[in-house]
Amino acid sequence: MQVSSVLQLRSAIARFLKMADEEWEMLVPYLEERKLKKHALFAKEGKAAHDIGFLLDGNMRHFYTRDGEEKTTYFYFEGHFVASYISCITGTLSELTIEAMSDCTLLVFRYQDMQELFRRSHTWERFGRLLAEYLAAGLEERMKGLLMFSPEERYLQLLEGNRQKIMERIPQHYIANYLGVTPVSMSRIRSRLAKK
Amino acid sequence: MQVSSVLQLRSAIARFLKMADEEWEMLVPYLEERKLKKHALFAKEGKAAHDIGFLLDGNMRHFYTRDGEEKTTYFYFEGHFVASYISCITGTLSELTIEAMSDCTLLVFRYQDMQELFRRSHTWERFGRLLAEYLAAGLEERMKGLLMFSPEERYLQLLEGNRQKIMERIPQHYIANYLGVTPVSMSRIRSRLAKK
DNA sequence: CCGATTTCTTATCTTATGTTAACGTATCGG
DNA sequence: CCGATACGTTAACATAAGATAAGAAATCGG
Repeated sequence: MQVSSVLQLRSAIARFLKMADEEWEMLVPYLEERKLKKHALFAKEGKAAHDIGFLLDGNMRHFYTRDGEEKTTYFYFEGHFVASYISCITGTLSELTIEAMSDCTLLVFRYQDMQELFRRSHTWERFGRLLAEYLAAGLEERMKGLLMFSPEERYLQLLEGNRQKIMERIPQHYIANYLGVTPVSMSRIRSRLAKK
Repeated sequence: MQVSSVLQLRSAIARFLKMADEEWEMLVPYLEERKLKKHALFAKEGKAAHDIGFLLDGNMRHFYTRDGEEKTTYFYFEGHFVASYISCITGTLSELTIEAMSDCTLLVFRYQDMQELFRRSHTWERFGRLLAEYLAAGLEERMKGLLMFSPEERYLQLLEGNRQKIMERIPQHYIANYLGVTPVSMSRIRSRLAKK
């Protein structure tokens, strides 16, 4: 496991809260580096999820399935956490599948070990709170977009927003799922906008 | 302030975690009972939100505004927490307005005081984490519904689910907003379903 | 390098939704 | 009690979206 990888994780955590060395070192023994080939799975629908990943390199997507069709609703990029979080925190079976869209490298720890840190350390408990709050704020923003804006507006927001990575690196039919429309419909939106 | 009200809040908190008397009593001095008349506001778009409410009686809604139109996206009932949570945790101005749909009674405390409890008590910090996780799980479920199901399916889920209160007590044009369609469209969905 | 697969666009047809307006009913406030 | 407002349904029209299919272009894998 590379030192620089561990530092990258520490710096991501520091975006939530500063932490003394001894607090930080509580996590280190639990870290494991994992490489996933393109199309390999990090979590699978119907199985309990146990792991939290920190994506060092590559990108991933998560999807639900319905009538055999995959509905991709989120993308993960380097420097961010990857998990079937709801399955971890509720202990229920995952409804999500998380798949590597390219060869990926992650630092992985088990949510169970994280919970142990929550118990032992007020600081880590606080980190858990801040992470969940960050997640909730993101979901709320997303939900607001789905309820308040048309597919065309959501598409434009994706273009203009700080989500450029999504547009650049993700196949369009996945983005269509993300926006809540069919790939065909999204193609029409694009051609409508191109004429303006 | 009634003893029974405070007990009701304690029991709601106990659904997240058990707490010793001395922990619990840290919160009590900060509690204030507040009554809101129908149509009174608990939070207002463009103002920073500071308060967390616990709804003892009545029901409330929250909405965003767009082009002068209100888009109602959530309902609150007795026994649940009410807040422009994102504004509280991020310190940003609220994009939400929260309005009493009937005369309401709440127990209110300031998020700032809650944060003080987070600092002073690992147990309260844990409560904060569990609350945020609960919020995130609910939002994720909601988002999944919006992305995966048609308006008609979402309407049926509302009928069948454990959200009966919404159907019984909320005017239909608010429910239409909640489902992400216009009131006219929801009326059509109802008449289609009635014919089956 | 080449065949197979994936990705994206375009077209056609059907259906659902948004918009606006009209109408009847229910509710609210004085 | 009555007038005003709010609420729900229905209709008519224009627009957008879903489903399906076909074909071109790009990418993948051996």
